[in-house]
Amino acid sequence: MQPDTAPRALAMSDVAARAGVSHQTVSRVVNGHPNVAPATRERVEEAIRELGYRPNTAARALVTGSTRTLGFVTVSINQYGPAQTLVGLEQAARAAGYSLSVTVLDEATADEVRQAVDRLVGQGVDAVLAQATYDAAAEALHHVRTTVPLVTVQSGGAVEDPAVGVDQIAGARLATRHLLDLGHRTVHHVTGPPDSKEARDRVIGWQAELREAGAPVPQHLAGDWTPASGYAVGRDLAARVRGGEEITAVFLANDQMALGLLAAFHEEGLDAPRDISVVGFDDLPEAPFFTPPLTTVRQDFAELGRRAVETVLARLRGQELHPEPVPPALLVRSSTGLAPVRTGARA
Amino acid sequence: MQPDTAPRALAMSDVAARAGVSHQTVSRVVNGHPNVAPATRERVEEAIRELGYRPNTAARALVTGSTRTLGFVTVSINQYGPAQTLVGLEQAARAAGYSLSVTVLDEATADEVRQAVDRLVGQGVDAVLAQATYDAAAEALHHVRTTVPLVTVQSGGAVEDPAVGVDQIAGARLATRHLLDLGHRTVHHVTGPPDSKEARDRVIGWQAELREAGAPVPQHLAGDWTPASGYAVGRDLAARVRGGEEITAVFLANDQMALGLLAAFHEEGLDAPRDISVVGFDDLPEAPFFTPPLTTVRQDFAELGRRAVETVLARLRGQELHPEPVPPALLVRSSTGLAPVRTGARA
DNA sequence: CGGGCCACTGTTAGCGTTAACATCCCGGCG
DNA sequence: CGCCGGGATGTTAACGCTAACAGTGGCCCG
Repeated sequence: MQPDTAPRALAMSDVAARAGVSHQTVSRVVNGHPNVAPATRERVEEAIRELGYRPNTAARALVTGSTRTLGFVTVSINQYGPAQTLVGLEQAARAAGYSLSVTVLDEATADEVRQAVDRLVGQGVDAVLAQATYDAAAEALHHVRTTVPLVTVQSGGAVEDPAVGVDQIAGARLATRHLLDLGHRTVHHVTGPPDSKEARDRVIGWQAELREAGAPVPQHLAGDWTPASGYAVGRDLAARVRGGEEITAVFLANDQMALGLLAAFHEEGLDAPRDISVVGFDDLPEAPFFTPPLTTVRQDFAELGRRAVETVLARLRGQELHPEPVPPALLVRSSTGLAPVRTGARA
Repeated sequence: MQPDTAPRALAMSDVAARAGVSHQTVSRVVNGHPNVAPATRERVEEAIRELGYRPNTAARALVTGSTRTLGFVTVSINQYGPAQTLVGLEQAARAAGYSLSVTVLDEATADEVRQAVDRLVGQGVDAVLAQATYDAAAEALHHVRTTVPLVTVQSGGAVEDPAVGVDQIAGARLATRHLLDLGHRTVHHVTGPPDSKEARDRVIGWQAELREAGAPVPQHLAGDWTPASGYAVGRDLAARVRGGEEITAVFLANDQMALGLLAAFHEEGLDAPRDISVVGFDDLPEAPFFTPPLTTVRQDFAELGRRAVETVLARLRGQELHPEPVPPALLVRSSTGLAPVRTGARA
């Protein structure tokens, strides 16, 4: 019977012994330093392979001061956008040799944000990426004093802060122009929650495009990202249409609200694109299967992740990078069509 | 001018010096050991507060051998289920004082899974949780020999393995029985991809319920989770209905496919619940806003996360836990209704 | 032919923490 | 009144790694 002692994970010294070199030489091989004789390197690598050795990250982190881990704090990952941001980020981080430690906030309050960043820093991440779509969170972020770089993803805020995001304004302009090009006299807009920077940017883009086209700027309609709010606005709008108002085009700040609005209109016997043209934002995987397939604006999350990681790694090297916003793209499907011929409607 | 040396993060010894004790006493306070005089403890705690000291996790991990980090490998986080699983997991892990290191697979191949687990282990996680809905991934998982506990979340597989999941079979039975109770003679089923254990379980539950009710078991219809596949099946089915076949109830393995099917039927002038009753699975946030609002089955992801973390922590303590599957719940909305009166249809 | 440089390798000293052991002092009890 | 036990604290030694420095040859060049 073997004493069966705890099989203490192997260390560099074990590899060193096996290869007949010092542990430092093993370290050099592991870290790809030059000035190791090819024969030695080969011998060490073989020993590593045979033993199945893997360097201990804790020990390495202790001496180098870097864990090669990025922290990510996010909200409402059950929304498509934030979830995709996570995916894009993780891939980019992995490609850069970093791993991602994720924290998802229960609520987007200043306090929670602070705590989350704190926890991450305490945990030893090299930098933190934060997705703070809501003002309270974004605000909190600006007051966080960390020992590590912090970059903000997909959430505007104070200009001095390093932030990377998709160009929401451009996206909204794209959507609005598309509708205008189709001959609609103006475009109505259903917003996201007012405390969301992204939502406000979409409002800005929509207004700007309208003004430049010399089109009237109707009162925006308040939504909150949920299909329910889209539905509510939809009922309202449908009633107004029935009352004879000329409302022919709606741009909604996300696809989910578009879904709700479509449902409400449908209930009233009003359908897109015949009676109304509808554009969403996000390009949900479901969007092509709405009734009708939804014209929408797509954000490139993989690219977003790449730029975010790039920016944060630059800061780690002491450089200050201010990446351009990622351009979005318009996807035309069947929920938009030519404006109906004006009939001078009056019920 | 101060030399302005790198401000080396403070260590226990700094706190110790300030409080006039040894660093070991600080360690004892930090770790809540007994046998520290209240007065001393107070003094140390104050020093910690004043200095803003935080223990270095790398050093701690080095000596204790535990990073208090759980690894999570997942696929397709852009699907609602997996995304919610992540959320549930993170919250449960956090509540238990662990942080979550996430990896999202680009593809669910055996190789990728192995690599991901490997990466996580190499990174020093205390245990890994894996969400392997697809067989290739699940299969790979069973052959992974790790030095750390591995528990599988929301993915069946070999029985001997510790796994935690929602009871898919029960969920499918719930959906099927609901339709049967409504008077439908039988229920058709649109499946998920055949290499998904969850999808197969839903088929099993559906068949079982049908058989027990003495209802005919129609050929299942192949889908792949996407709205597109639901749409395709929907077109087929609608044609068959138009051809006079008695098809009045469909249970789909997820909500997205239900959306597609609903769209296809609608195109054919067939609407739920009048012409057809439809049940989905997942309860997407959008589901209440489908046309019509979708009856579906909800899984409790928070509970799932809790049990998964519980199980993995138990294994860390050397216990073997085999948690019960989490029970799902049926949500009745408006896409289901009483079976139409039989008319002996023949176009 | 000798000095010096360079490529290669080894030795030593931490990094900040916890564990194990040593020490001190006080009070209770024989 | 001295000894013993135990609570409170300090001291020392790892944990596994990298960085800095110290050797050791061989080769080139003067």
